[in-house]
This record gives sequence, structure tokens and C-alpha cells, in this order.
Amino acid sequence: MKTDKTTLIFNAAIKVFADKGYQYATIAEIAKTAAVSKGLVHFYFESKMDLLLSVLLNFLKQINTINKDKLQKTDCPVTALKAVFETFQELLLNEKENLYWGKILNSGLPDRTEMKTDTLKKKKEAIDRENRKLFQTIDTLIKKAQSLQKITAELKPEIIRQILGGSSQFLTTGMYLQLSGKGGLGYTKNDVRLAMNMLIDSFARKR
Amino acid sequence: MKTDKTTLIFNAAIKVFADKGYQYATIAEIAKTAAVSKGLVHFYFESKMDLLLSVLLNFLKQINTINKDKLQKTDCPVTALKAVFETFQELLLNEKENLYWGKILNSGLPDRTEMKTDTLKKKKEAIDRENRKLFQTIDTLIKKAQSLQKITAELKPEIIRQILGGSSQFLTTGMYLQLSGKGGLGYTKNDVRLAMNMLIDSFARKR
Amino acid sequence: MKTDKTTLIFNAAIKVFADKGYQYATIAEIAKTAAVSKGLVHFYFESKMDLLLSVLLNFLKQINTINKDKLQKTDCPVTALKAVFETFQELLLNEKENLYWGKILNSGLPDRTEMKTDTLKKKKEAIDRENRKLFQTIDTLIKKAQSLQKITAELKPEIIRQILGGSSQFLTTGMYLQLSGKGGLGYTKNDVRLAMNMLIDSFARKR
Amino acid sequence: MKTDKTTLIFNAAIKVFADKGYQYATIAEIAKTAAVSKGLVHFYFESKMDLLLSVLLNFLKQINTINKDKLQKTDCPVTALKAVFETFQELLLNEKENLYWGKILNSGLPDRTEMKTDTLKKKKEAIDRENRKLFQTIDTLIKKAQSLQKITAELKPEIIRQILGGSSQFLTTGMYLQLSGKGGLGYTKNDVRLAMNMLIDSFARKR
DNA sequence: GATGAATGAGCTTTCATTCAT
DNA sequence: AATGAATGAAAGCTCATTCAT
Repeated sequence: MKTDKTTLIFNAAIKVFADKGYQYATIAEIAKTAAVSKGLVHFYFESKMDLLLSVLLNFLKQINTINKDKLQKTDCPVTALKAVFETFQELLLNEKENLYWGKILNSGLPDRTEMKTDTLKKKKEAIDRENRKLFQTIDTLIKKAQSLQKITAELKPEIIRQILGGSSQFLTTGMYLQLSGKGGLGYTKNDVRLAMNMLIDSFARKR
Repeated sequence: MKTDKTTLIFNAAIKVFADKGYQYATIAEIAKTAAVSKGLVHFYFESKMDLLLSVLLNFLKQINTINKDKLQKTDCPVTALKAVFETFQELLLNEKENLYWGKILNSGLPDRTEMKTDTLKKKKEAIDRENRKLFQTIDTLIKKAQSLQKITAELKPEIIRQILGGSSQFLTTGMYLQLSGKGGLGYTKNDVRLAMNMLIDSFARKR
Repeated sequence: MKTDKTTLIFNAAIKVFADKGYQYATIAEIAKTAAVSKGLVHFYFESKMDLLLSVLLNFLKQINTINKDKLQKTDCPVTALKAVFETFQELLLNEKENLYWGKILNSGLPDRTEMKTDTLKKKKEAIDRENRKLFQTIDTLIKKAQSLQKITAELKPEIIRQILGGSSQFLTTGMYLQLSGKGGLGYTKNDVRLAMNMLIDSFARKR
Repeated sequence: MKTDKTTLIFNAAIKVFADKGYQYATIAEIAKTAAVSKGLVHFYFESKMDLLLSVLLNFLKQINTINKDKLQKTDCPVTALKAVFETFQELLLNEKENLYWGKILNSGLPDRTEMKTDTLKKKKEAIDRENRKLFQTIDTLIKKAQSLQKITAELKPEIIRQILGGSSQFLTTGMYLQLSGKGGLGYTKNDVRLAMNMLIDSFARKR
């Protein structure tokens, strides 16, 4: 268990951003959650935005690293696709705490805040890069599967990617119009895994 | 072309909330967008939160009203399900402007802001009500289709609902981890309609 | 019963100023109380301050007019003094409504508001004039009574005036450090009259 | 000379509240007077209302503490009564600055402002408690003096209390219908002390 | 490294006042 | 005379950020 202050703050930020949303999250609360002073937060992170970007970047890097690993272990694009979407479930559903990630991902980046400093701009670009990498991984797999006639070519790859992405995210974070309240979802982690695989398989069928 | 100030402000709010997110949106900018004074915004809407709730409530009411209408025209739950998800596309994709709705829905309701006044509480309850109504409409159709063996019973209704909802929303608003930037999506309104129908049909297959 | 709009607004202002205090009183509430539009308030009264000054000026003029009348009916300064302080009780205690006056008098004039317009400046001067007239009436009576050895000369006239004034006001409006809450006072209008007379008489004794 | 910021702000608040009245006082001016930023005012005091309540509570506590002390030193209720009213004079007239207290006391608590937070509610209750204590101290002394036949029983205790209170306050803060302007009062601190004692003695006489 | 008092820009909201009708 | 929508100047308050210790 890492307890160095940076990690403490980082984890506190994930929790508070998830609970309150970026805007309503305050440095004061993050600091309190991390049992650290407000000043120290700014000692390790340039700004609140820097904290958010760090959190997102870290998540995407994990995803991509894990995916890279998995893709080396199979040649079948359909299998690979399943593996990629399982990565989300693994990261998000393995520990209850991790669902915080999902909430942060759901609310995305503040649009307006023109990233003012260089650090911020670079971090934003890094995020975009990781994000694009994730898209391309998925799109490439879909195209490959289509060209091998392993999944339907009736739908554009972008369409399939959106369906898989949307389903994965909604199944994982349980959002539906983001308004569903706090109630349980009525299904388990395993149901999700199963459903995603069935969904991918459904594209594999003759249609 | 409506030009009454309430509508002007309402539409400006939709646009600004979508562009900036609720929290980053300022009354000043909404007023400016509506070409109206700050004071007038508060003359028609109790508060910024009232504006957001009004926008969401209005959208949900439209959805539910249209759905109610559509459901009276068919007995087949599968047809009805397709019709229901077409409603989103109709509302969101018919005019470019409407996509703003999608962005607002994506970011959901601020959790923490305890609805302070009575007006706000009631509006929040009304939103919850409409939201539940939408859920129930979809879940009921799914269950009915399952009991008629028109769609697979292998997946729990909640799972199917999440898949359909997630796909619909991602296809429509083009969100993917909310991070995709501003680029076009590479597919058309028609592609979306087609894809959703195919998706629903895929549940109809023997699996 | 006058029902012309000016009177309507004037009376509404008295009530609202008393209930809320000058600052918390809003034109909107005054207008509503008078069953009149906000615009009309400003048609008859230049500003909110103008309304307050009008209310105060009117009260002081009434006091002074009544006093002038009473003073012509007696040569005895002690009797006159009693009569003068009875005027307050008459004006303030005769009708329950009139106690509103008391509350307004208690909170006085906003200091800071430099009277900006000419109308306001003149009205302020008129108030000061009436106020000075009231002071002088009382001080003159006290001095006259002292020179006739009808009341003690051990106390400066200003001191006696403050004692009589403070007692009168506190007895009438029931203020004590203005914090006493809303409870009844435990005494009647008659008790007040009696007490003031006894107080004045006490100065008449050899001390 | 205390220079900690809390005290600085506290004293600035007393001055500005007295000069302008609670409602006309602005945080900006209090901050400026204290030579401190606006933010710091809210760092130490929850709100403007909190500042006012703090000021009033502090004053009442001082009064009651001093009184408690004094009452232990005498058995004679008349002597005690004189001592109690001397407390006001001591607190208010010893330094020119202190007269600000008087002005604040005169305008009392804003009625309408429902105390919104818990801190505020509790502070309000504390004020009411201290205030009641002050009332009871005075009323008890009066009743005791009456039962010992040391002061007249012809007047109800409440009446006597109002006379003493009103006289004390008017003599001290020089209010007369709150309109007296800025002119001097024409008497000294000593005159006030003397007058209050004489007033109390006058109730001691056979009447 | 670590703290938290201090800053101040920026936000929502209120409301007297104006003015087209 | 009368209305009330519309304006805009303040005001209170929040909170990311800085900096002396």
C-alpha cells in the first residue's frame, strides 16, 4: 500500500471528483480526504485541472498498456475485441472503489478551460494521444474482423465501436441518461462480461 | 420563429450548458447568448439550477409524450422498442442544435446541490418521475418481448436496456469516454437508425 | 376612508417598513401590499428613500400640529409636558396599526445614503426642521418649568428630555435593546399614560 | 494592541455596522476598514449575519459577566440596580469608540432574516439567552426592591424596567427618535451617571 | 516538504428604477 | 394613470492559488 503523499492526493482526487464532479470538487475536500494540507496539493499538482488530467491520463495509459499486452497473445480479432472490452470491466469492476473511475470518465473534460499552461497543454495532448490509440486499437480490430468476414460488414466500424463502447460504459457504470438515481443495477459483474461477449458475438453472426 | 424572452433564454441555456457544462456555464454568458440582461434570466428562472432542471424536464417530457403516442400504434413490443429509440434520434438529430441536448444529458444532474427551494424540489421530483417512466416503458417492452419469446431471455431486461440505452446515446451524441474531441463521427443519421434496429433485431435471433 | 392610490401606497409603505425595516422592505412588497404595480410606486414617489422620508415627515408634522394645538390650551409647563408626551401615546397606541410608526422611528434614517436629489435633500431638511421643533418644544417647556421651580433644576434640561423621551419610546414600542422578542409587554396603554405622568411628577418633587 | 486579524475584522465590523447600519454595511467596506481582504472576512466569519451576531453576543456577554460580578458585592437591590445601569455607561461611554456599540444595539436584529445555518441559529439562541438573563436580572432586582418596600410598588416591574432601560439608552446613545443628527448632547458622562441614580432614587421615594 | 492564513477574481443573485405600451 | 418586463449596478460569498513560516 503506497502511502506517499502524491498517491494519497491522487486517490483522494479520484474519489472526490467521482463523488462531486470536477467543478463541485474542491481542493479543500480533496486535501481533507487525503489527510493533507491544501497547500501540499498544489505542491504536487500544478492546479485542479492538472489533477483531473493526471487522473484521466493515468487511466487511459493503464488501459492501453494492458491492451497492448493482451493483443500480443491472440491473432483472432474477435477474441482480441472481447479481451479489450474485458479490460474495462477489469479495471472498473474489480474493486468497488474503482467505479469512481467510471463516474469521472462519464463527465469528461471541461470544454471551455483553455488549457492555459504548458504542462496542461502537454498533458491534454497526451490524453488525446492515448485516447486516439484506444480508438484505433478498437477500430483496427473491427476492420480486421470485417475483412476476415468474422463480423458483419453491414455496419461501419465506427458504428460498431460506438455500440460496443456505449454498451460497455452503460453496463459498467450503470448510467442511463445519467439520471437513474442511486439504486442498484439488478445485475452482476459476471452478467456484464457475459453480455458484452454475447453482443460481440452477435456481430459475428450472419445477418 | 419564437422570440419571446423565456424561449430565448431557455434556448441560450441549452446551448451554453452544452458548450460549457452546467458548472462552467455562467448566467452572464447565457444572458449574453440570449441577448438579454442578466436580471431577466432570474426574472424568468428562479436560479441557474432551475434553468438546468427546466431544460432536462422539458426534454424528458417530450420523449415520454412522443413515446406514449407511438406505443398506442403497435402491439408488437419489438416494433415499439425500435420506435422508442427512434424517438431519441428524432429529437436529437433532426436539427444540429438539438445535439446540445445530448451533451447536457451526458453530464447529468449535479449530485451535491441539494435542491434548496420548493420549486426546485418539485422540479427534481418531476424529472425523476419522467425518468422512471422512461425506464419503465423500455423495461416493460423488453419483458413483454421476452415473454412472447420475441427477444432472447438469456439476458436480463436491465442488461438489454443498458445495452440499448448506451448504444443509442453513444451513437447519437458520439461520446466515447466523453473524450473524443470535436471531429465528425464518420456516419450519418440514417446509419444510426439502421444500426439501432439491427441491434434490437439481434436480440430477436435465436441465440 | 381614503382610497386614492397615493394613500394606499403610503400606508403600505408604513406597514412594510415596520415589518421588514427600510433595507429589507422591497418596492415589490410595498406595491403588492398596496395592490398596485411597482411602476406606480415610482410614479408617486421619486424613490424608496423618498417614501421613507415622506412617512417620517408626515409623522413629525402630525406630532407638531397636535402639540401646537395643545399648548394653546394651558399655561402650566408641567401640564403641557404631560400633554406633549401623551401625544405620542395617542398617535402610536390608539390603533394597533399605529405601532408600525414606532418601529419605523426606532430604526431611524440610513446614515450613509447621501440624499442625492433635490427633492430628497429638501425633505430631509424638512424632517430635521420638524424634529428640531419637537425638541425645542420639549426643552422650552422643561426650562420654563424649571425657572418657575415647578420641576427640579438639578438636572440639565437635555437630560430630562432624554429621560422622558427614552422612557416614552421604550414604554410605547416596548423596545429594550431592541431584542426583546415578540412577547407581550405585560402592561396596558393606561399603565403607560400613568407611568409617564408619574415620571414627570417625580421631577416636580423637591429632590 | 491586538492585531490578530479576527479582532481587526471584529472591530471594523462594529465601526461599520454603527456608521452605516447593518444593511448598508458592506463586507467590502468592513474588509477595507480592517485593511484585510474580503475573503478573509468570510474565512473568520461565516457570513455578514454571523459578524453581526458575534458583535451583539460579545456585548451582551460582557454586560452579563460584569453584572454577575457586581451583584455579588451588594445585598441592596437598589444599589445593585444602580450598578447594573452603570455597567452600560461604563461599557459604552468609557471610550469614544464604544459608542458604536450603542448604535448597533439601537437598530437591533434584522427580523426577517431567518437564521439559515446551524451556527447562526445557535448564536441567535445564545443572544436570546443572554438577553433574557439581562432582563431577568433587572426585573428580579426591581421585584426584590419592591417587596422590601425600597421602591414603589405602584408601578409594575416591567414598566419600571422600560423606563430605566429607555432612559439609560437614550442618555447614553443620545437617541431621540433616532433623528437627532450628529450634534453633541450638551451633557457629560458624569451627568448621565448622576441622572440615572436620581431616577432610580425617585422610585424609592414615597409617591 | 508541509502548513494554512490570506488573497482576489469571479460568480450568482437581488432589487430599485426605467420605459414602452 | 397604470402596468410589469427589462435593466444593470451592487452585494455576498466561494474557492483555486499563493506564500510566509
